[in-house]
Parts: sequence; structure tokens; C-alpha cells
Amino acid sequence: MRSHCYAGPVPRKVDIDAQRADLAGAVLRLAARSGLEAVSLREVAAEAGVSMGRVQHYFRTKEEMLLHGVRLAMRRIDARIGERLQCLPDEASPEQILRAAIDELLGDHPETNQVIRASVAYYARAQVNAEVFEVLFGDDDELRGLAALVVRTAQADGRADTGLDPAQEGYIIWSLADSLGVKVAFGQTTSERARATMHYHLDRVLGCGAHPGV
Amino acid sequence: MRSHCYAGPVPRKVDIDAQRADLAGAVLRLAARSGLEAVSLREVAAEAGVSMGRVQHYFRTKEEMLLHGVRLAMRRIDARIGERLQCLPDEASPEQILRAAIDELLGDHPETNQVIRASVAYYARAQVNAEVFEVLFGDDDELRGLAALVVRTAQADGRADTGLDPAQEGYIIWSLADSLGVKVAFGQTTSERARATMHYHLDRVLGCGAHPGV
DNA sequence: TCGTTGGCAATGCGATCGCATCGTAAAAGC
DNA sequence: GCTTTTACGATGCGATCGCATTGCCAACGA
Repeated sequence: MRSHCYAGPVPRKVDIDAQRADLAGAVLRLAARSGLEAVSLREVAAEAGVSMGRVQHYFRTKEEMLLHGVRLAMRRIDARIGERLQCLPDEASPEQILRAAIDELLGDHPETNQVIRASVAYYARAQVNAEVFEVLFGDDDELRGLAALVVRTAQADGRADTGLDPAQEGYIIWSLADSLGVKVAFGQTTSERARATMHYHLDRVLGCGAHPGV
Repeated sequence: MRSHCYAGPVPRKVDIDAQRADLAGAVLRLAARSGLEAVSLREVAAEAGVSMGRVQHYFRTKEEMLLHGVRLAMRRIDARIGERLQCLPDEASPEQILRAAIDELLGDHPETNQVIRASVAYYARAQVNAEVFEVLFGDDDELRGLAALVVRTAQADGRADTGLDPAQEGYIIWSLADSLGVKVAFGQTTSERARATMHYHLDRVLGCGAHPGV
């Protein structure tokens, strides 16, 4: 059914990566819905609508299955942010990129929420499994770097206060986006509230609107 | 052994609350170490060094045991913050209270870390169990209120920019403290780094140090 | 055409799960 | 002193766990 037509370089067998991604998607749904406790081989098979033997065929151990799950989660948010960035005009400024990425995190879209909740469910594993830790937290540096760059640019443009520490401000911006994203995903606050707070902060730090430069 | 001497108003039986708190402590240790997946009746009994029958005697169901666990977690942080506040001089300012509370959250003390990690482990349950949700997130409003009060006070004192929105700034302060506390507890950053960022932010918003008022 | 391989489904294993039940020893009340 | 209640420890139940094994079937190479 799924491989009745194909154009890949390996036509003789099914698309292994696609199968694994399908199962990893089921892992994410379960993890987001009720935590990693609910993720068993049988539950994943049932969620994906396949047999348990299939799950075992594509993942040698449960640990490997969970690792593919968290990797898919990160690919999903990257993809969603990437899609949003393609809606921006070419050569968009770093600030536009930053605001677009944060808007996606706080957007309260079901898939974004699912990925965030699933990620949080993996936090405990990150303490035990170094690979999970790396997948979950490894990309933080570049995000902070982007935010710091935006602050520096705003300073160079004379919009932001030159007394600001770009590194600290970048760290604050992403920590804030992180915290608000989790709050939205877990229903502690609304998307509108979170976005309003985030925009308020960015506007103040980056000096948008009626704000006299130094 | 445990009730050879007592002074309570009910001398005829053991201290039920103390027993439950002892078991709930074992729940927290397990949850903080490897998530709620690792919390089973048998594991809790083993962690507490008692029989499984004892655990069942004090908690009718696993759900009830978990609920006592998260309640103990919240009482623990409240107690730790309370202890820290007692080290402050009498009639300490709201700002001193705020800074002390945040310092405790970012202090990287083992017990604080344990409580934070355990709390995060409960996030998934909060979506299913309304009681857990309330225990975990119910106190957010008053914390935000304290932070907002501090901002308003700083504005009244002429230290903080009167253009600031106290409610938004209070929300930002606590979201930031929340995020940084989790990062410290899960080893994403160091206590020193988090505290430096938090103090940097508070000093800027509240206008401490060499900062000209409006 | 035939043997080999990949892609599964099915089944079974020992361990562990939450929970219920039973037994018992000590204390409390009459 | 005798009954009742409290505070457990011990054991067992059916379900589920991760994982290993087995078997079948379609697709491919020779």
C-alpha cells in the first residue's frame, strides 16, 4: 500500500526512515498526551495502528525508539520554524527571524504544543541518557547567539540602549521564550498573553516604537 | 521504634502525616532521579526502606501517593524559601524578599534541584489530573503579584522607568526565574550563570546601580 | 525455478505492575 | 480480660512490561 510506487535510489525495499518516523510520531503523541510512562512498545504499536512486531523490527530496543522520538520532536519544530521563515521576504533581518521563531513557539498550534510537551516529558531521561540530553539541549547556543546578534544590531542601529549586554539579553530572551512556550503548551497561559509579554519585552529591549535612543 | 515518645494530641497511634511525608519523600527522590516512570509502589517502598504493604496502608491508590508527592514538593520549596526569608532583617522590603526567593530557586542546592526536577516530572500528569495541575501551578499568581509590586515600588521610588508595565515586568521576572531554575536543576547551566543573568535583569528593570532615573 | 533475504505477525518468557486479600501483633476501649 | 481497631507484612492475582524466538510470505539474485 505504501510502497506501490517509488522513485528513490533503493526501490527494492520499503522506506525505512519513513517507517521509523511514522512510529516515532506515535511515540510523540503518547509522550505529549500522558508522559513517557505511557510509552510502551505495545502502546506505540496500537497508536500507530500496526503490530508490535513491526515496532520491534524498526527499533532494536525501547531506548532506541525513545531516542528516535526526541530526535523527531526537534526536527518537527525546526521544520515548523523553517516553514514560517519561508513566509518572510528574502534577506529578512535577524530580528524578523527571531520574532518569527518565537511566534511559532508561542503560537499554541497543536503540533507545536505536542512537540513541546513531549520534549518536557524527556527531561528526566536527559539526566540519564547523554544522547537525549544532547538532542534536547544541544541547539541552545545558536539560538542564544541569534538573539544576541539581534541585540547588537539594534544597538548599532541606535535603537537599543548601548548599555545592554547582548549576551545576557540574548540569554534572557530565549529563556523567556522557552518558559512561555512551555506555559502555553501546558495550558498555564494563553498564546495571546504569552505573545503580548514577549513582544512587550522585545520592543522594550530592542527599542521599537516611540522610544528615544540614547 | 519510631513512636517510643510523642507529644502530640493523639498519642494512641503513629504520626500518620509524618509517615506519609516520609514515603512522599521517597516518591520525590525517585521522580527527580528518573521521572515518574520509575515511581512504582515497590520502588517507593524500597527507596523508603519499608515494605510494600506499608505504602499501600498509607496511600489507597498510586494516584493518591503521587498527589502527596507533588504536594510535598511544593511544601519543600516554600519551606526553603521561608527559611531564607528568616535570615533577612525584620520588615524586609518586597524587593529583598523577591531576590531571596529567586536566589533560592537558582541556588543549585540538591534539595531544591530535586524538588524542581520532580515538579517537571509531574507536568504531564497535570494535564490529566486537575488536582496536580492546581498544586503545581496554583501559586503562580501571587508570585507574579509580588514581582509586580516590586516593580511598582521601584517606580514610586524613582528608580525604575515609569514607562514600565509592572504586570508585564512581573510576569517576565517570574517566567525568567522559572526557566533558569529548571535549567540549573537539569544541568543546562550553572547556578552562577543563572544568578548573574537574573541579577543583571533585576538591576536593569529595577534601576539599581549607576542608572539615571527618568 | 529455486534458495536466500528482508519485512513483518504471532507467540512466549520471565519480570514487574497496581491492587486485593489475609494474617498477625500490639494498642485502645469496654 | 476480652473485643475491637490500628498498623502493618506477606502473598497472590491478572494485566502488562521489554525482549527473544519462530514462522510465514513476498521479492529478489542466481
